[in-house]
Amino acid sequence: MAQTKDTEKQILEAAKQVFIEKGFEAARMQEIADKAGINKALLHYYFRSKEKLFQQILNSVFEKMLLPQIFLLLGKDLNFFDLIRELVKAYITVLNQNPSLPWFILSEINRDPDRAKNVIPINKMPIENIFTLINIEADAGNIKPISPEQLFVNILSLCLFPYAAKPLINTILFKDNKEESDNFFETRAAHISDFIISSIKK
Amino acid sequence: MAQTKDTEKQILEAAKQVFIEKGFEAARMQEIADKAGINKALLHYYFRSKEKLFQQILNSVFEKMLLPQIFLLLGKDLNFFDLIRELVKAYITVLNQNPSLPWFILSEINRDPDRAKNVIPINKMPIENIFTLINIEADAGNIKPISPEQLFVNILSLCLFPYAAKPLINTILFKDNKEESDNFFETRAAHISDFIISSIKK
DNA sequence: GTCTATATCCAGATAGAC
DNA sequence: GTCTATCTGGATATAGAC
Repeated sequence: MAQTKDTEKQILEAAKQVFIEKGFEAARMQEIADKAGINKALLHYYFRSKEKLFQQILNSVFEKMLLPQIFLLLGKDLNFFDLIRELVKAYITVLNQNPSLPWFILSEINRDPDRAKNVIPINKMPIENIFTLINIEADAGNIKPISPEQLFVNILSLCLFPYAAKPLINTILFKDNKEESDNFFETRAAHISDFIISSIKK
Repeated sequence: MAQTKDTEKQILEAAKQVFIEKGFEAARMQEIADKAGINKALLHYYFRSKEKLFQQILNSVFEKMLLPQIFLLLGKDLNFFDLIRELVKAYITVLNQNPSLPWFILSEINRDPDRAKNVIPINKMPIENIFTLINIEADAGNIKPISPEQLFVNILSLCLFPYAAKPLINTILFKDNKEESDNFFETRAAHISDFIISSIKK
């Protein structure tokens, strides 16, 4: 019964969950099939191989994660500090909904850097715009002089790392107390913004 | 020819390299055997299973990474800002020598949190001491009031994340230009210290 | 302790009926 | 398009000779 589109969707959704949670190596086609409510053979019918299926997931995740509302925000003509606030808030919101994304991305980049590189939509990323913006602010004397690359990496680090290390943080810092952990991650966005701005403000 | 100790050492060294580079799932006993200059059977003779061998590696890595010279530094009676500088410098030095460590740790923590937790020497970590120290500084008015947990995670994030994301950073930021990348990572320690201190200083 | 050869297991992939 | 049954390859693990 030709419900192609529907089955395909279910497979992609299931695959996304499993791949993100387990990573490529540990992910099992059987588990994906189970989660999609079909059998293994059908996975291969639709996507030929585990590798091909994975590529699709990787692709969509990169597009979604690395190009969040950045463009939207850049177009809004906010002042620099508000831009940082909004950017961080947007990121953390997505991450609170998908806490295992950072680990997945890091994981796959390290597993096969070349493949990942081909998938990254570098050309679509407004990196240069952001760097220019930072330099303008510094030249105008609105912020302390700072390397745009370092600042950029700092922001990414502060946003992404805690999620990639979530199990570790929960254990070491909060002795697996859920309430304390939730509170930490809920207040994280505001904290990061303050931390960054406080550092670069003149 | 009973060279037990020597063979064991070579296996552990080889296993460490392979596990850290590939992670548990992707690591191959064959590769470990090759690197140790022996054959697969001998691996099992010494460690019974891949799992058991891995545990040993995980254990030693955690001990080494999570308890760097922290104690040494805490005992030195430095002022707070210098303590941060020294701590960051110590960390980054280790990381520049073992750039794939952060990814390995994160990776295994996410793969099997419970197992990793058992391996983490939580009780040995001077977390409480550090938190107390931060609170004292804040109360004394030497730094701005700040959540010790957030500050602690910030420092870890700024130090560890760039290494876990190294291939990504090299591609996106430096278009795989080695010189620029090296320069970035060499100046990282100093930058991080400045960034943190600048943020918490009154 | 160390090796070669082999057993066992398991996951990805295919064949072929419906 | 979907299924069951099967093949195949590769990786861990063991047996047994030296």
